[in-house]
Amino acid sequence: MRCLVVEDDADIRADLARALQGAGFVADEAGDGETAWYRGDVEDYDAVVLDLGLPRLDGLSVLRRWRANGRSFPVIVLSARSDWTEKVEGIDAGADDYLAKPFEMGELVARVRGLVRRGAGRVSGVVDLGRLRLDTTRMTAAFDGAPARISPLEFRLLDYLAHQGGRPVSAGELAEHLYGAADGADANAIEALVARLRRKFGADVVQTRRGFGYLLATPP
Amino acid sequence: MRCLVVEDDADIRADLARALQGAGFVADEAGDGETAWYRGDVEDYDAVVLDLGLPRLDGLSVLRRWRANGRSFPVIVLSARSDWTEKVEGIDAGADDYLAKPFEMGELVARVRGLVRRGAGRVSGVVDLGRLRLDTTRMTAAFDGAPARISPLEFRLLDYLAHQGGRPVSAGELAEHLYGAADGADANAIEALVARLRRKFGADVVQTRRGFGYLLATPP
DNA sequence: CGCGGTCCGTCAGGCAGTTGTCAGGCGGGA
DNA sequence: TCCCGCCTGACAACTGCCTGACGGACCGCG
Repeated sequence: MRCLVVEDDADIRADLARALQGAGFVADEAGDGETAWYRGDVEDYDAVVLDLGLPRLDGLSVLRRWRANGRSFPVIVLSARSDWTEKVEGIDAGADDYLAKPFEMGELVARVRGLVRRGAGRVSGVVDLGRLRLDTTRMTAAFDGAPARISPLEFRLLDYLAHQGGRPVSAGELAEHLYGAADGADANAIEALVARLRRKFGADVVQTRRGFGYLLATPP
Repeated sequence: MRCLVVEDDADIRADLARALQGAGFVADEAGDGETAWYRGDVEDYDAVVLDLGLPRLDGLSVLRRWRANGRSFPVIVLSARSDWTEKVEGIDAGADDYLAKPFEMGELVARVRGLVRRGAGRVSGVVDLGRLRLDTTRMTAAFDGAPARISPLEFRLLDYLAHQGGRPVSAGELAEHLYGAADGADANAIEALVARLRRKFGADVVQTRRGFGYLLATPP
């Protein structure tokens, strides 16, 4: 899962990013409205945390421009004031959730997770993949009912695929969502990762559509 | 376990904090309603002791705001008067327990412990961890039935993990709950603590999920 | 006051799980 | 048959975690 943190205060921004990374997200950061708008328009995020008080271009305008351009990622709006008029404006502008500062990090993470989950049409944080089962809230996995050893990166790959509802996802897109925006990491790293998953959990966990990408075996 | 003590009288507040610390809690303090509200909104507490007569923002309002923002930690309300109308208001506002001043420190501590316990879905104050058994009321431990020597910090670490229901907890989060609010204390301190526990009670008491955190061996 | 004891944070060294890279192999489609 | 995309085993680097040792802080005791 890749998300964008938009917040002008560098300390708070770093806190937010760290908290989300701790929850298994890849977090990009933006400190002003224009970079935020650009990143959100160019990159492909699974969620955005958006502060309203921003230099150069305020948060609500950023949000409106994204929505006008058809960007549909879930956005959670932060505001310094617990002012309900701002909440209404935020929702009007296309926000999916609203959180007044100050807030607790755990709460924010929980809400972001909830948004991502709902965006994928899921209700619970548990993903069923046949013999394998992921608990995205508790960050645990079970294979045939027994707790399974799974590495953080493997977990995130499966989690991301599970959000794509059977759509084949290219190695490039996977890399983009598993690593940061920065590097065009070798597609082979993804291939190796998939190979390791198949070795652990059977060849069927991840299927290949030659020329299109990877997808999850749909649970029967 | 981390708790917040909200009380305007500095002496009483210090007494409360000391008593709770003696019972193994980490106690943060707040002297007026606004700081209280802020702390409770930003930090992650396992319990709150809340006096009603506060400067700047009265206790009931603080409590209502927390609840309106979805903060669900257990709150025990203190009041100067043994007035039953206040009790009703308190419970209405989302309090979990109510204590009229003057009260016994021991009684308060016992109730707070009870609330934390119930919050974790436990009934008794005894936690069973296989060969190791914790008595959270008396802060004692038994290993294979025999009384065991366990340090306060070790005890609190196990107690906290036991509250997390098998979820892996990162060293950072552990530090946050074992020490006070501010610091991102060295993760190595937690590692050392875990190492000491394993030396005393066997390598299995605490398990490691590389990249995720620590968790307790689930009792069979 | 000095002494031993316990508790616990810090440090440095080391091990092992994780992950990127490489080279070679396999197979489907043109 | 050739090409290209994908698979796989091996390997090396990295990083997270473990551990033993050390010393400071604190406490009870003689």
